[in-house]
Amino acid sequence: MTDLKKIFPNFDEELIKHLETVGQEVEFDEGEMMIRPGQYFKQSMLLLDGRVKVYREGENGDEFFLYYLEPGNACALSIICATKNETSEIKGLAVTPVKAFAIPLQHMDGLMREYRQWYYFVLETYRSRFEELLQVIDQIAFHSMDEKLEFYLKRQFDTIKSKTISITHQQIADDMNSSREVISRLLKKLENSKRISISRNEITLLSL
Amino acid sequence: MTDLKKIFPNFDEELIKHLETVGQEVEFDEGEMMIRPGQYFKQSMLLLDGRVKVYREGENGDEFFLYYLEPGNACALSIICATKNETSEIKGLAVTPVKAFAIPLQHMDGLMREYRQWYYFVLETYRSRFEELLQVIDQIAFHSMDEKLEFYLKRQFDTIKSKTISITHQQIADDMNSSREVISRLLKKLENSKRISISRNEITLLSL
DNA sequence: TTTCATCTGTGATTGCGGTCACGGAGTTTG
DNA sequence: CAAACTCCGTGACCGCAATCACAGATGAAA
Repeated sequence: MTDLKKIFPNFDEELIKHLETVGQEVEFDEGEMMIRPGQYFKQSMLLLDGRVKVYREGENGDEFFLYYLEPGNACALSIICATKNETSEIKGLAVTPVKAFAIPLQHMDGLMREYRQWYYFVLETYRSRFEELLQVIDQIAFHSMDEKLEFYLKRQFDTIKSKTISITHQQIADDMNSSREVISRLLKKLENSKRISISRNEITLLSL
Repeated sequence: MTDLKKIFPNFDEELIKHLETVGQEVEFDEGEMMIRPGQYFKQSMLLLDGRVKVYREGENGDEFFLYYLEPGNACALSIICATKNETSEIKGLAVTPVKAFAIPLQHMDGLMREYRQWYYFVLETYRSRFEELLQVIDQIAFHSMDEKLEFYLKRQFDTIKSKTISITHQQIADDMNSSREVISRLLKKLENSKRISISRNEITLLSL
């Protein structure tokens, strides 16, 4: 018995059964690269436990943080690309130990046709990721560095669900495709205005 | 008899028939706003003729060009949002007279279940728009203004399918959320390097 | 053809963010 | 404890892009 039922409580018995017969649980270590640029998807992934950081990869090894995948999410790209056997220029990094449920792509068709719930789920997955990308575009198209940083921090606090995140200034700079000094200065400004407090490897939220 | 068959040649007879019984052709004038921010989608749109410019709308009326919709495309958002009755912060402008085929949202379910072609089409629509958004993110996350401008111009030439586009520097600046002077200067540089030529209201491609 | 609106070119200035250079603070390792 | 590493703070500098201020060009309207 897998965790599917627990993590996807609105999937009904039948769908769960079907999933369990065609797919299987897989695990990844913390720090493992689950999705790498240029790779073909051979299966769709439903996230059961842990957290996956999804990046866009630039031409010269730059990266740009897009969003987190969390339990109950599916990797939108894995669903779509799987159905078309396409590659992607996306990077998915397990930032914690991860349990996922893998569904070989040849079963997507049947699932789509037999379970309305399933394609609702797929569409909703896509829709929400699409919205998230649009918000990312908002930030980098319309906002300045300090606003982008706030947006970034909010998303971190939100998904980690904690007042304190463990991260270095350099990592933030990498995620945002900026530089450490700039981030440091802006963080300092946020600290001065009593909105966060900073210590080595850690940022804690005061008020946003 | 609609143009559906012509524009979507790989939909089979049955699906076309079904579509024609549940939906209908609609038209929009050039310059008409087909999708406005905050609006609920009541139907899905398949584009039959014309061109639609899709923007992301910023908080203070800024806009940012995302992509064109062309005949054979569907508005990805209209499909997804339609199924969930969500709003969107997206703007869709008919830049030519437009013919489209509108499908009331209550028929999406049936279509999804009965026609594998249909959900393939929906997924593929979504996937390609997703990829397009990722490319847009690439540009604004990793590239400088002159590179972004080139990318923008290429997309214009590609979709208009002509060596000459009719556009003012101000419009480009608006689409890219930049300013006219900056665009003018960069265009001049491109002209000096013999890659484009400029005349009033027009840019023609020499070599990219 | 004169007038007027729109579009384009170009200098001057400013500010944000990226880069360089360095020093200091905090942790880990031998 | 000392050495080595990682992380953080800060000044100096620079370049790109936004803004301001005009002037000239082009085309439509009167």
